[in-house]
Amino acid sequence: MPSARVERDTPTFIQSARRTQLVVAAIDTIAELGAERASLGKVAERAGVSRGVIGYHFGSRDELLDAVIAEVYAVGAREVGTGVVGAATPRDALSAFVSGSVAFYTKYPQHMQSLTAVFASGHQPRNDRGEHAAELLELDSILRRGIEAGQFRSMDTEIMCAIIRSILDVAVKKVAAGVDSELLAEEILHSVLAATGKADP
Amino acid sequence: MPSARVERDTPTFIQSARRTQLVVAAIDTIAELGAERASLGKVAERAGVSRGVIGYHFGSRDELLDAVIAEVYAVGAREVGTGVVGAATPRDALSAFVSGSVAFYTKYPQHMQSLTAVFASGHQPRNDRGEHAAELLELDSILRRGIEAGQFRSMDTEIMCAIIRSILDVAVKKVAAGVDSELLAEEILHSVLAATGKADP
Amino acid sequence: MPSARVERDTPTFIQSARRTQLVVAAIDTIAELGAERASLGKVAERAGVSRGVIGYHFGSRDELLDAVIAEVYAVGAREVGTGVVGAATPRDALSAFVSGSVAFYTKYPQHMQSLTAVFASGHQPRNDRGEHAAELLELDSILRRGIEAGQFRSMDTEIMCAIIRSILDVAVKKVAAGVDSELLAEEILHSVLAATGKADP
Amino acid sequence: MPSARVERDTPTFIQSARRTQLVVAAIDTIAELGAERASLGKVAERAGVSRGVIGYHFGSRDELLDAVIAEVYAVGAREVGTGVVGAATPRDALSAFVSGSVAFYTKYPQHMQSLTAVFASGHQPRNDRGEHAAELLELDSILRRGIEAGQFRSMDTEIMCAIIRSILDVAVKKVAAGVDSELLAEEILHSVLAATGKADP
DNA sequence: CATGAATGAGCCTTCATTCAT
DNA sequence: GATGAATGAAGGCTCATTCAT
Repeated sequence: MPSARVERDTPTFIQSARRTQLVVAAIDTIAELGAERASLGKVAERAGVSRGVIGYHFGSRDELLDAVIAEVYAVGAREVGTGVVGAATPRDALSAFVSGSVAFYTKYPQHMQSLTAVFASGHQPRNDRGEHAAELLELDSILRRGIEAGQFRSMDTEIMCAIIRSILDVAVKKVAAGVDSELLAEEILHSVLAATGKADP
Repeated sequence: MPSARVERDTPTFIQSARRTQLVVAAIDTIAELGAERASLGKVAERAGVSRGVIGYHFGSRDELLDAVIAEVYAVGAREVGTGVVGAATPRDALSAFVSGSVAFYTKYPQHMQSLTAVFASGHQPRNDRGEHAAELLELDSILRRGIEAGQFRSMDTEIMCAIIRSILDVAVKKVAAGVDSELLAEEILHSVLAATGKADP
Repeated sequence: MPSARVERDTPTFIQSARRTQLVVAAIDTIAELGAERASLGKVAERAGVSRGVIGYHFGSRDELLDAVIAEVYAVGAREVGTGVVGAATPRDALSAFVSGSVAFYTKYPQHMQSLTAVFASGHQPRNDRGEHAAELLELDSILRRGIEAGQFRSMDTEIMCAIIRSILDVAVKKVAAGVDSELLAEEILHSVLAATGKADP
Repeated sequence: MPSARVERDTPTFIQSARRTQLVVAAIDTIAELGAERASLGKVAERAGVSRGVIGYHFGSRDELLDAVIAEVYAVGAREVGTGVVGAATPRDALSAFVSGSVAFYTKYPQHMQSLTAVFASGHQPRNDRGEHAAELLELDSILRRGIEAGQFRSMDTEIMCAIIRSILDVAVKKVAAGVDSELLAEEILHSVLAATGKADP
């Protein structure tokens, strides 16, 4: 037995709690210092635990980063998803997606910042249970339905997905920089709707 | 500083050549591995020289990164600038800026990728001779003139600058991913013009 | 600091043991090679541990040197102090100081050699809890009291402190060179007493 | 031919000039920064020449240090020697030696400082043409003659030589620290004469 | 004679990882 | 479950030395 990474079917409550605590500490540290500068030592220090704990609960640094990604996607999906699901039309869904995203960044300023930093650092998630793809597909699906419904112009949805995501990245940075959230949401929503809309000048 | 970076008034030809060679190697390495993973050793290896050479021509890693930044800005300004300067109206200038940028990314796929990576890594340029600010101001100036001229809608130009930059970042990534350049330019130009244009329902 | 130096209130026994072991190894290495040539690698090698250990127990090289200084002062104060405190007159105190110092160098040949080397290397102690100053003041105080009591001649005590310290440095070197300790103590004590005494030829 | 260290019987004038210039630059640099921190690059910079020159005129760093030692001994012998030679009695000779030494340190503040630093750094002179020994022997000879003549007390001359040298080291440091030269000479001379003189209670 | 260029070794530091308790 | 201890690799930097020109 090479010692003991935890990998049970039913994680103990304390395990779960520790993991969450560590993931949150990791998110905060990464948001503050960037992914590469967020050493395990600093994360442990912020969590107020010893360095070994991370090795115990997560087998390696990469797994911790995977957990960070999963956590951000989970919270993001919860925060953004509800509005999207309840939308009547694709356009409303897109609006909900954008507004919800900005609201998410405002409510959890470190989460998306941290996620961006992790991906920017070149980390390749291993446990990828398709969250990223899933979310992208959702946005893609909204666009496709909107085009079909005649609410959006004809476009390359893959590129447009990337554009929308990129525009939302602006919100991540600006929220962190303290820019007013409402103004931000307004400008970004306008831009996204304009970019996808059929309007012709 | 003894073995310190060269700082003559008229740099020798060989100096300039080596520096350029090293900067190019750095750009390629950073574009491929990211700024943090691009160690001086890897850069030197790619350039086919020993590790010490970098320390000789550039005093430190930071100065190498500064040189990378300067190089990218220099090439970028050359590639993008001409079209912008010759534009008749703010709208044309914006079009030229966007199209020129995408063309620049296509012609030098690693340059902007590398620049983005350097900034994402948290590097703070020291020799900042204001290139970055200058370029941002240029975009900001285009927007302001366009608004004044009634070609663009009223907007927060600071946020819109960030949005446009962010949209262009999509081009950087997609070009690297091999997406067709023309299609890319088209979608991005459309998005930018729509985002800045006067709404027309 | 993640893997940083330990800084608990109650250092574990093993910590204290390792630290002591490393400090001793450092003292020996410095005494043998000089402060600058005593790299952390060589110290670790002499201690029979890996290089990283020093980084673990001491945050940096400077802190290791500080610990060396503290150790030498601690041992020195213990060895020399008792005799000085029990002295009846300033002259006796000075004698005790000199004799005790030589005895100290004889008993711990590397300690003072190492300390001298550290200071000669230009190291500036950070944790300086005033030991150095304290010790100098003590010598200065002995001289002042002796002058006042009429046992010593009138003199510039600051310069004389330096002279006495410098004469004692001879003992450090000669002890290391294997000169007979008694003879050494005798000559040095004579010199110091003569230099401070009122006797006129 | 492995290229070219100069080693002629009759050195060119320009060679000699360059060598002196470099040695002086080395002395100043070492006095200011210490022997280990005085890299060849810094010495060359202070001399206003390129780095390669040192390698050309001196084969290696060690030879440069040897030249520094030789230069200091040469100047020192010139400055101190005359007074000593002309002294009538051993006591006068010792006085002249001490006073001359302090004067030497005052006139050339960096020379002896540099020499001390070189030896403290652990440098072992290779070209030792016996200057050091010669000078020590001279002091030793003065002491022996003085004892024989009944001017000095009976003593271990080897140890006393070291003590006197060590006392003079105080002058080197204090002169560099800006202490008044006259006061210094007075205290030091008194100490040396007292240490060597016949006790007179 | 002199220079700039290049090299490679060595140093200090940081860090992810492993392990015994 | 959790901790402190230890390791070894890698990175950036300095520097003495060598060499072609």
